[in-house]
Amino acid sequence: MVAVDVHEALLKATLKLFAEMGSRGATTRRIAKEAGVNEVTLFRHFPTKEALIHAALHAFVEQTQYMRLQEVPVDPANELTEWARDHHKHLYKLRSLIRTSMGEFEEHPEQCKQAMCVSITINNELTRYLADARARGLLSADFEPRAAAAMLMGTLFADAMGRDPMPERYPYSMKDGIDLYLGLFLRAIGARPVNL
Amino acid sequence: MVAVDVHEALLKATLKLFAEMGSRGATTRRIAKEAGVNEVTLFRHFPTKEALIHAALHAFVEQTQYMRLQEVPVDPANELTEWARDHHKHLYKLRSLIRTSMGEFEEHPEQCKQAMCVSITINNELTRYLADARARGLLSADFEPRAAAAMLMGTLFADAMGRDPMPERYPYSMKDGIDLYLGLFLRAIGARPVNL
DNA sequence: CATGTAAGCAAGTAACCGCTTGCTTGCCAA
DNA sequence: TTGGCAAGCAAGCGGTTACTTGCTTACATG
Repeated sequence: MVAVDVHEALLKATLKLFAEMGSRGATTRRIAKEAGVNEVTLFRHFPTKEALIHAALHAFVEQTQYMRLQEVPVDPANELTEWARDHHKHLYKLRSLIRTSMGEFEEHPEQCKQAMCVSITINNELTRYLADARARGLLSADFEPRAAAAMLMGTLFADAMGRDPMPERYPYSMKDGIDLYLGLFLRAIGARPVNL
Repeated sequence: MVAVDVHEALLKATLKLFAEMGSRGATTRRIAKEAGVNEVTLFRHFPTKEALIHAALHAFVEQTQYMRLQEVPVDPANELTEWARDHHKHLYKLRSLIRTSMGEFEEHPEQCKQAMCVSITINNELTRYLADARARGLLSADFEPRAAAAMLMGTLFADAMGRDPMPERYPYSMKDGIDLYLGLFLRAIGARPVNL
């Protein structure tokens, strides 16, 4: 095992344990054990636990890739449906990391914002897409793109975060749920419904 | 100070510190100090720290009261707008407690569910209201009440949770935001817009 | 063979954790 | 005045925390 491998193993273990039990629960002993590395080695690679967590979140944000929306909107109903499915899958996969990061906002606001910056980028892109689509006459309703983006992303976000703590609130499958949300959303923004 | 006061002071302090730094950060020493009570007294009232947190969440859920929707829907546009404003205010006030509880779902799922049960009740009531309003012909669109409820509540939830970690995503005021969301939502469910 | 470098290991630091013990203080009712 | 009860206080329990020190092992390059 070469240095870079140990480094990456530490970052990966940190991200996993952080998502599972937050920065207080992700102790240096647990991280080292999870990474299969001596605890002393951890402190040779990172000066403090705080720096390690920061680096782990930074590396994660860097390598994250998400589905892009078309530069030029053509068929909003289909394009948004496909995008929503992908975005929801992304959120659901990262649900524990997102929940933990948000849960630590009071104590570590900058760390929380670091993890959330991806969603700001995505939000901006969706807002731009919706504004474009409306400007091109593909959407007939009068609406604020930023609010519509917040609405769609908020719906998907709440579903992905709440699905396992509150299964009663989400009795339908993810796929069905997203279809139902999009039916409502497309009507709200005045899009022609999906043509099969 | 009589016994019952100490008891309540402990519950209140526990809830506050739990919301601020989670169950790991809310140490018995800190809770006792916040309540203005000796740490030993804490253990005379509650057998374990876990029991104390449980009791604090339980007492909180018990005393929580929220705005009810009309038994019989009459004017969905106005009734839902007023309800949404109140619900958002409620969520925003409790945002740190909600974020922390959700952040600890992986470690303490039952404790998280305990805190979330209020929102299940509210969700059921909104679903019932939407189904009723549609059955009475007040809403013209064809939609699934449960999905529509999830959409409105999810939008308000994401706004209340994300407003301070991600101010870039919510440039408008709460009031304006809710009005914009409701404009979209009412169109989605086929309600007559608000008459001033 | 010599040297530097990255890792392991055992041990120890001071501080904090949940929780307990023993004893004292103050108040309220009989 | 006496008894009981709720609280305070000082101290301590074993365990864990982030982080450090000193020393050893293994390997890769000259």
